[in-house]
Amino acid sequence: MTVRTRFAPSPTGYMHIGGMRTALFNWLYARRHGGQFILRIDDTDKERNLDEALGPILQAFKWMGMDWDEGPEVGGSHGPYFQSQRTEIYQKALEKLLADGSAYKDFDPPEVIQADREAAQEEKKQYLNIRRSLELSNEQVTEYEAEGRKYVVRLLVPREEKVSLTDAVRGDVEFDCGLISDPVIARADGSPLYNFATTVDDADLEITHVIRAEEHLSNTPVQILIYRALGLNVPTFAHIPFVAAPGTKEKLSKRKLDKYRKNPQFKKMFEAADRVFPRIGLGGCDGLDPVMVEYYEKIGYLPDAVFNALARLGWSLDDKTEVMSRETIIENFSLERVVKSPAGLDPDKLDSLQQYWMSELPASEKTDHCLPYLIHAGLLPDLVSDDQRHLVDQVINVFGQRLSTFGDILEVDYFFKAELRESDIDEKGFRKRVCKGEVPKLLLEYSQQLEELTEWTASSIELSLQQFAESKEISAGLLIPALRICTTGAASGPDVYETLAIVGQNLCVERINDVAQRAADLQS
RNA sequence: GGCCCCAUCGUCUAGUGGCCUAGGACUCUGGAUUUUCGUUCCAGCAACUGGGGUUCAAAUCCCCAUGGGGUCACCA
Repeated sequence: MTVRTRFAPSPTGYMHIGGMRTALFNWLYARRHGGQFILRIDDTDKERNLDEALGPILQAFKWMGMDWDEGPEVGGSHGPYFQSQRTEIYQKALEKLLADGSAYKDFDPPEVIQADREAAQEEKKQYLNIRRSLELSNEQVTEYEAEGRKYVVRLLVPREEKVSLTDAVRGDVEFDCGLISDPVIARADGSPLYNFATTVDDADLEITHVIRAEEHLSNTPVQILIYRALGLNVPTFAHIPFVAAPGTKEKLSKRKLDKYRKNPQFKKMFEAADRVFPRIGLGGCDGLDPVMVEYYEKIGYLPDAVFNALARLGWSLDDKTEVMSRETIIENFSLERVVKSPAGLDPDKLDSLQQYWMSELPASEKTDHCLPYLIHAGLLPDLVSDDQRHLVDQVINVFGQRLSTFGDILEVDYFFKAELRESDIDEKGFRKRVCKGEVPKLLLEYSQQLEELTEWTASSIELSLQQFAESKEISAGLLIPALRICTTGAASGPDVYETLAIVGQNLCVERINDVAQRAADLQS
C-alpha cells in the first residue's frame, strides 16, 4: 500500500510556523516512502474570502519547496479537497451511523446540556452527557422531528470499552471510553464537526498515516470510534510534539505575540522586522511576525535554512549531523527518530543554519534575492541596469558573511545613496573618530591626493593612504575609521579600501571634504 | 479538577542496561587571525528533576513524588 499523508489547514490568512513543521513531517514521510502528500482545506467556516485566506498558505508551501500531489490547484482523484464541497459525503456517513445505531439524535437544547455540565461541576463529578434522547421511542422521535424540534447528532460511545492505539511516536496509549462524553458529530443544521469530518475525509482520501501535533492525541479515541462505527480502516497515527515558543515548553501561539517581543531569544526577530519591513513597505511588525512562515520569506531567509531548522525541531538524523540538505533529510526521515517532548523554536540555531546555506548560495542568486529589497526601499529603480546590477554584485561581495538574511542588504544602503545627509552619519563615531585633533585637517589634505589618484582600486587606495601616512608620520589607523565614517556614515562595515573603491572616486572626495569640513568647523 | 502526554548542558538534541569520568550543534566566555565590524580557526564553561526499587551494572527498566504541557465545545 502506498503511503498517503495529508495536511489540512484552515484558511486563516497565514501559515503558522508550527503548522509548517507538522506539514513538513507529513511531506517528508510521504517523500521518504515514495507516497503522496495531500493538501486538504478545512474550510467549514464558510464566510471568509477564500482566496485571501488560502493564498498565503499555498504560497508558504511553494516557498518552502513542498509540493503537494493532490489538493487545491492540482486536483487529484480523491476530490474535492475542500471540506465545504464535501457535504454529501458527510451526509452519507452520518446516515449510515444513524441507521445502525452508532449515533443518535439528541433533542436536548444547549441550555439543558449546559445545566447538566454545571451540575456535574458543582458536585465535583466528571461530566458525562445524559442520554435522555436515547430513552425516546421511535414514535416520539418521529413526532419530535415532525414538530420541527432541533437536534444534534451524537456518536454513541461504548462506555464499557477501552480504546487503545499504537502511536508511531508515542507507543501504546489507552483511553477509557467510560470517561468520554458522546461527542456531537453534526450540528442542528446538519453540518459536520471536526472530529467527524476529519475522520470521514481521512478515510475517503485513503490516508495511511495521520501525522499531527500532539494536542490532537486526546481527539484520537473519538476518531477511532468513528472509524470503527463506519467499518473503516484505522490509519497509523503519529502525534508529534508541538513547536514551542523559544526557550519555553508552551505551544507557539499567535495570541501571545506581546509576550514574545520580550522573550530574549525571540526579540531579535522582532527587531529585524522593525528594521526591515517598514523600509520595504510592509509596515512594521503588525503585519508579519515570526509565528508566520511569511515572515521568514519576507525578511529574507532561505527556504533551505528554514527547512533544515524545522526538520531538526523534534527530529534528528544521528548524534552529530546538523546541517542537512533536503535530499539528506528526505532519505533519512523516520517517525522513530521523532522526539516526544515539545521543542522550542531556536532563532539562534536558525540563524546559524541560515548563515551556512547562504554561504552555499551562488553569488548571482544572492544578487537576485537582494534586488527586490533595494528596489522596494527606493534605492534602485524598478528596472535595474546592468551597471546597477554590477554594483549590487560588488557590494554583496565585500559584504561577505555579514549578509545573513537578504534584508540585511539594507544595512549597507549607503552604497546606493547619491548623497549622505547629516542624519545618515553615525553621531558617536563622527565625534570620536573624525572630530579628533588633526584628523579633519589631514582628511582634507588626503582627499586632494585621492582626487589625483589615476587608478581607483582597493589596493591603489591602500597604497596611497600608506604613503600619505608615512609622509605625515602618522599611523594609517588614525584615518581609517574616519574615512569610513566620512564616506559611508557607518562606524563599522566591510573593508575600508574596498568600500571606498565601490563608492567611487568623485563621491569619496566630495563626502570626505564635506564631513571633514564640518568637523573642522565644529572644532574651531 | 478528570483524562492523556512529556522530563538529559541556557537552547536544539545523541543516548533503547556495560562502549557515559554523558557525545554533537547553537548560544555564551577566552585566545589567535583581521588596524573596525563580521568571518575563520582553536580552547573553555555547561545537563541526566527528586526519591525508592530491579540488576554484578541504570540517563536507560519499574514504582512514587515533583514539575511542565496538552485536552476536556453545536472551534479546528
